Amino acid sequence: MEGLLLDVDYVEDEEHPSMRIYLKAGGEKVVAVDRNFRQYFYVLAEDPGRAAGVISKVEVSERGRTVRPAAVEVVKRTRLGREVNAVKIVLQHPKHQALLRHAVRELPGVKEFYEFDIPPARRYLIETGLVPLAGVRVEGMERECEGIKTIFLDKSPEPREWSGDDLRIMSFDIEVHNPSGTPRPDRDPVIMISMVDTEGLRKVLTWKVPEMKPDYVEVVEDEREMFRRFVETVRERDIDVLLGYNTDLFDFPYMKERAKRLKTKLALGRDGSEVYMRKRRFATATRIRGRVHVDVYAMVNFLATIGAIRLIHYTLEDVYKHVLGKEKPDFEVGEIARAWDTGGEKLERLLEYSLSDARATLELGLELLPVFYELSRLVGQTLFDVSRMTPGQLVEWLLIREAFRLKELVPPRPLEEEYGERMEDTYAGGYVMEPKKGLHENLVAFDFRSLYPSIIVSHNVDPSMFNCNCCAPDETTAVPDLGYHFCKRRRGFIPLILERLINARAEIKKELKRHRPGTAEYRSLDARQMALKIISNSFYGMLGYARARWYFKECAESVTSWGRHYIHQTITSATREGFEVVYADTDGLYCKLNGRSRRDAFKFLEKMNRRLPGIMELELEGFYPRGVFITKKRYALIDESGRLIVKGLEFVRRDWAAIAKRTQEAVLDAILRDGSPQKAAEIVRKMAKDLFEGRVRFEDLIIYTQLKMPIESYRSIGPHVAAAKKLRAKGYAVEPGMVVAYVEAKGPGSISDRATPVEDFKEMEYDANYYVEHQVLPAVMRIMEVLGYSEDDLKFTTDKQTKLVRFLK
DNA sequence: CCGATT
DNA sequence: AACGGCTAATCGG
Repeated sequence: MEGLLLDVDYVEDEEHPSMRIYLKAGGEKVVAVDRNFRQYFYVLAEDPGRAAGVISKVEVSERGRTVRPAAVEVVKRTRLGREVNAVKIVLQHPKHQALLRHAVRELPGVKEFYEFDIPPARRYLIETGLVPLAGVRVEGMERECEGIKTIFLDKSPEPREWSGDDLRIMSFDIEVHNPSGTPRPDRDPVIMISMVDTEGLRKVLTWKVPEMKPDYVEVVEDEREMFRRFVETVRERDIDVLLGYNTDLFDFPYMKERAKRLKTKLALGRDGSEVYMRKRRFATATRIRGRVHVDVYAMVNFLATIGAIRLIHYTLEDVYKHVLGKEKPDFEVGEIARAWDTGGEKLERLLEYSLSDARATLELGLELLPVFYELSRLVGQTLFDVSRMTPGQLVEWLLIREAFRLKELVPPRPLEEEYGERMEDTYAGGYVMEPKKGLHENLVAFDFRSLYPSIIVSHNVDPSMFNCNCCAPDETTAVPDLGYHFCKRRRGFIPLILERLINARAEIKKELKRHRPGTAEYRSLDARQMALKIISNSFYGMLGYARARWYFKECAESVTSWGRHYIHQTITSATREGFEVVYADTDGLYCKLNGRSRRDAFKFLEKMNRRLPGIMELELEGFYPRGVFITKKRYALIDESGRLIVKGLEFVRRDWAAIAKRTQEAVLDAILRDGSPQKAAEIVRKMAKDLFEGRVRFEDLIIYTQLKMPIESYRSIGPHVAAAKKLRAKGYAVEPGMVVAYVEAKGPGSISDRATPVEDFKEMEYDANYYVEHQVLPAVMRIMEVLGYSEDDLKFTTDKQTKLVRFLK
C-alpha cells in the first residue's frame, strides 16, 4: 500500500517496541507497525577490533533479566571528515541504551560515544529515508485493530513520490469560566469548545442555553458531555491536522486536567487512544496518535524569533490582523465569567467570539502551514516535531540526516559542564558604525545578500576545515585579524550542505518567475524557497550556539570577522567613489548620493561584485529621499513610495506607552514626509496639552514589560516587577514569560511604587507629568535633538499646576 | 551621582 | 533552548 506519510511515533512495549507509521491514501487511514527496527549507537576505541570483541560479550543484568547487545560490528565512518573505524552497537530494545552504554564506558580502550542521543522515531525516519508529508510504501500483513486498518510490516517501508492529498484540518478553541483571576482547572469548568474545519464545519459546543441560539451552537447536557461530543466530532470528521492557538501550554493541559476530574478521557487518537503529553523542562506538547496536533502559536513564535514577523503582542487578534490584514471580534477576558453567569446578549457575543477564535486560528494556520510542511520535508522530521523546533534544532536535524548519508558521525549534544565552558567563550559580532547624526537626503542603501551564509560557503567555514595542515593561509583562506585559516583543497560538510540549500533556493526562485502569484504552484514553490531561506540563515547562529552539536566557536567567530572585513571594505570603497556613508550595520550601509547619479550607484555595485569571492554578492537595496539617523541601531527613513521605515525607536517597542510611540511616529512623519520640524514641534505641544487635560485614551497609557524570571529572583525592583507583585497579591498567577501591563498612577513614591497593574487601575488618576516627561518627551527629543532643536525650542510649558486630570473612557 | 540591573 | 551589538530607563547604595 502507498500513501502520504502523516506521522511517525514510537511505542515502548516490553516485548515489542514498535515504530508506527501513520499514512493516508485517499480517504483511507492506515497505521503500519514496524517491529524490526533496531536502535544503535557507536563507540570509538583505541583498538576497534578488540573492543568489538569485548563489547559483544557484555552482559548486564537488570531486574533479573540479562541485557546484551543484539549485534556488535566494526564499521567505517568519518569523524570531522577523517576515516575512523567505529564499533556499532545494535540494541535489542531502545531502552537498553543507557544501561549498555554505561557498561561499555567502563571497558579499557573505549574513548568516545556517538549517536546515543537520537530518539527512536527520529532515528527511524533517517534510517529508512522516509520523508514526512511525502509518499511511503508499506508491505505486510493486514489486520483491523482498534477500528483502524493496521499493517504489520514484513519489510522496510520505502519512500515514494506522492502528489498531494488534501488534509482535513480542524481548529478548536476553548473558553473557560474565570470568576476570579487566572482560571484553575480544579475549580473552573470549560464552558465552550468551538470547532471550524476545512470541510465547512462551524460549531460551538456549550452547556448553557442562550436566549437566542445561533445555528452554529450545539447545547449539550454538561461539561463532560461537551468533551465527549468534541472527541466524537474530531473522529467523525476524520481530522488529520488539529490546530489551536497556544494549545500546548493552555487548552490541552487544561482540558486534560478537567477530563481527569470529570472521569472521562480525551480519546482523540485515531486508534481511540487518549491524548498524551511530552513534558520537558522548557516545552510541553500534546500528541494525538494518528493525527497531527499543531499549535499555531508555536509557528508564530518561531517566525517571531527569526524576525519574519515582528509585533508588540502575539495574541491571536494581533497576529491574525498582521498576517491576514483582517480584524476579528474581541472579548475582554475579564468579562467571560460574567457573560456566562448573566447570560443574555453578552453570552451570545461570547459564543460568537469563541467561534471567531477557532475560525481565525484555522485561517492563520492555513496561511502558515505550507512553510512548515516544506520545513518538515526538508529537515525530514515530522510536522509535529518541526512545528515546535527552534531554528538551531532544524539545522541540527537536517545535518543529522545528511551526516547519516555521508557516514559522518554525529557529535553529541554537550553536557552541562561543557555548555558552561562554551558560554564563557564569547566572540565579537558585526560591526556597527556610529551614524552621522541628523537628517540626510537622497540616500542609497546597499546590503549583502545573505552575508553570513555566503561567507560560510565562499570561505569553506567548517569545523573539519579549520586550520588544516594542507593549505597555507592566503588571501582567500586566512580569516581577517584572527590568524585562522580554512582549507581550500577539500569541501567542508557544513558549507557543502549549505551550498546545496542556497542553490536549490536559487532554482526555485527562477521557477517562481514562470508562475502567476496566487496559483497553487506559486504558493507551494514560495513556501519551499522560504523554508530553504529559513534554514540557510540559521547555520551561522547554530555554529555559535553553546548547546549545538556542531558548535564551533572559531567558525562562528571567523564568519563575523569576515563580515566586518567586507562591510569595512564596502564603506572604504563607497567613500572613495564619492558616496558619503552615513551609517552601516553588519551587512548593509546607507550612503548619501552627494550629487552622484543612480547609475553611478549601480556602477559601484558592479565594481564591488567583481572583486567579491564565491557566491558573495552586494545588492542595491533601494533609494530613500530622506532619512534621520539618531544613534547606532536607531534611525528612520522614508522610501520612494512614501512609506515610513523605522528601526530601533520606541515606535516598535512594547515597553513604551502607545502615546509616546504615536507621538514619535507623527513627529517622524512631519520631518521625513513634510520636512517640517515646526509641524513636529506643534504635534508635541498638543500632545502634552492633551495629556495634562486628560484627553487621552486609557489604552494609550499602558506600558507592557515581560517578566523574564520568577518574581523572587529580581534583585532590582523595576516598575514591571513592582506591578507584578501587586498582581500576585490579588490572586493572579505570576510566572516568567508573562507580559505585565501597567499604568503610572499619580501620587507619592518612586515610579515602581506607582506602577499599577491595568486590572487595578479603575478609578485612579494617571500621572500626566510622568507621561510627558518620561515617555513623550524623551521619545521625540531624541529625534528633535539631532535636528538641532532643544526642549526649549518646543516652547512648551509643563504647567504642573494644572488641575487634576482624568483620562477619557 | 554612578554602577548595576533590566 | 540560534548569534552579538547596542541604547536607555530605573533602581539602589
